[in-house]
Amino acid sequence: MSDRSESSITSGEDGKGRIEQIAEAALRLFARYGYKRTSMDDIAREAGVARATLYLHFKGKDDVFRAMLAGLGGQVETRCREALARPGSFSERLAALMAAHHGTAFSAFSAGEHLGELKAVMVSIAGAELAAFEAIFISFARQLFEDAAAQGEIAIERSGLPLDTLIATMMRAAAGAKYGEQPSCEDYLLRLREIAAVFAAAVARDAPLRA
Amino acid sequence: MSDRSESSITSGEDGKGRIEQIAEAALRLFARYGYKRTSMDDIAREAGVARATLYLHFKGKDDVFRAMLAGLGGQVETRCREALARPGSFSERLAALMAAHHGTAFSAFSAGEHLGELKAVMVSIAGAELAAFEAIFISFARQLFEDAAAQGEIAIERSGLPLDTLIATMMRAAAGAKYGEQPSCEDYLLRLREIAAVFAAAVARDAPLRA
DNA sequence: ACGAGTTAGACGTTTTGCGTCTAACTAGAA
DNA sequence: TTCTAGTTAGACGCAAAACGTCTAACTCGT
Repeated sequence: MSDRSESSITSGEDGKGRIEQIAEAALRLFARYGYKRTSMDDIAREAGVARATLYLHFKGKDDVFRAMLAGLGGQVETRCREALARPGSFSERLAALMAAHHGTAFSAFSAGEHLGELKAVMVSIAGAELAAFEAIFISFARQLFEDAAAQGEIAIERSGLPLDTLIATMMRAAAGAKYGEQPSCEDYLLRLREIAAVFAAAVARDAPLRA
Repeated sequence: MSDRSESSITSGEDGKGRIEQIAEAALRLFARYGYKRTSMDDIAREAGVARATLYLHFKGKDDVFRAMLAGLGGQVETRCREALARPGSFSERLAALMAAHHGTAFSAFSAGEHLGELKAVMVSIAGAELAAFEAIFISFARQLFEDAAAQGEIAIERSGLPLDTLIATMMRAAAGAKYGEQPSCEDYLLRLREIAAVFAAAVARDAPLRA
């Protein structure tokens, strides 16, 4: 039960701290085998570390899982920032943001092989991290919509929904794209692009085609 | 402990007997997760069958594993036969035979992900099936060499080794191609082709390039 | 109604995994 | 050297999972 927040993620002894080293090993195993099939022994071996060391830094398996999720959250945030930094139309930027957010987790989890189980585990033992995960997307998406609206590129009110609802709807659509015929990673990214196109069209300034 | 050899592989109730159905489910799981991580529960669920049913047809997990191997052996035999039925030079036919034999198992086992563990399990609980596996290759390879020699296409004695030793050496070479930097399935098949080329050159009738 | 095959579920046993703990080892710092 | 922080192998007790067995009930085709 040593102090985890000491010598934490920010400290780099020889470039990578124990905690990240273990979290990354755990990510590889959870992605490949799922949560239940991965034992603490497996994680220790994958990380090249003694089993006892895991318990020096983490309270248990669920804690390792949370740390892994937090690490993944950091990655997602970075990718979202990069996606928005690049130029492009609103539609393109929205698609890039969705790919950065939803696609990162999807591809990290081995193209969704164990997504069902992992999602269930997240809900039960890592609700906070899961919420943070979604909060990242919401804040970036809101910023994107508001900037585009401020520059007159889009008109959010055209969608008939308040921004928060619009974003929440978009997230549900992205979540739905994972289910029903497990898609490959490329398929999933394509579906995300289609969703982005629809939502961009819904707020486009110029009138849409109408028969 | 019902009679397994009754209603065995050759019987096809509605096209596929329980035993094959279960063995195929087991193959999928062993390939994806390895032997240890796959439980009888998993196999039953994957096969869409009650757990008790497994024990109506098999003595235990090891028995399921053996049946799965036997099924795979049948597939390999078929593919070897097809490979030799096609026309081509000795070198090409040898390469095709090696791909059919070694490649089938390799690709079935998820590109060699769990090959180490599965091989260890084979040795410990399925020695007979493993031997049969290798015997298949030996008999086909011997036939290929002897036919080509009879038709004057190759001269086995040029290799300086008796045929049995030559084939055994070739099998060891193929086994070695799996290790050291886990290859992808295509890489592995390429390595096999290279090995076939070398062994074909070693028994080629015309004199090899010599500086 | 019969029987062969299957099923859910319970059972006792064995194995595995979890989380804790200890004594020993390794390095870098004082 | 000594001290300390971090690590390590291995043992421990407990809980959970998996194994293999068994039974009573169900579903068929005959």
